[in-house]
Amino acid sequence: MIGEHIRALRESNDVLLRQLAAQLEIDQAMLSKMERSERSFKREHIDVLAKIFKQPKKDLLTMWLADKILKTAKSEKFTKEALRLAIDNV
Amino acid sequence: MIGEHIRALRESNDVLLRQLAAQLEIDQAMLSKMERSERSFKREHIDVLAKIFKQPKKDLLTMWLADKILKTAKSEKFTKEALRLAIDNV
DNA sequence: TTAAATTGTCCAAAATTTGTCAAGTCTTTT
DNA sequence: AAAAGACTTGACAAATTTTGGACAATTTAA
Repeated sequence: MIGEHIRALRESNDVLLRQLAAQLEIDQAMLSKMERSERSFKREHIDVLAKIFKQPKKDLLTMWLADKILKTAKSEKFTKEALRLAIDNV
Repeated sequence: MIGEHIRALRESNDVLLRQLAAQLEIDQAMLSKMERSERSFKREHIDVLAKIFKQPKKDLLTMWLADKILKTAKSEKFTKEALRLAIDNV
């Protein structure tokens, strides 16, 4: 989710994987995986990305967190119910 | 959340920490912490607890998962937004 | 006082996450 | 056809985090 979004931003700005990876100070193989949701972005990456692509930090952060949440929740049954219950208890 | 619930069940059934801990095969100090949400129940504990207290497994499991979710989400900003977004992407 | 529960701390084991690399595909150039 | 550029893949080691459990010392309440 955040991955696809970053990829879209990167491509529409004609930035190469290798270039963005350099800005994030990570290996390009890693970024490739991150964009395809095989690995996760770090919290700090989000700030950098928001700056680079001039996106509202809130949006990226929300997506990033939603991914994180789904990762922990999705392996279990009753995910939706649990998410709803979680919202009620924030 | 699941902790308080288990505690309520335990007390209303007049079961001692030490007794329930024995049934779960864990240290009583650990169960004490679990009921106060200082530690987490294991997934397997939920099945045992549902049996012991004759509760629908689904309810306990949902609470347990909601706790797990909140644990990963609650440290960040925009938790609610992220939870909503997560629901939309299940 | 005794029983019940809580607290604090430490440790080991397990699980997750990270990084790196070499090799692989695919597409475009020359 | 060969080369070059962009990206992907898988495997593996290293690092970090999370977790669980033990136990002693306290606190709380009957």
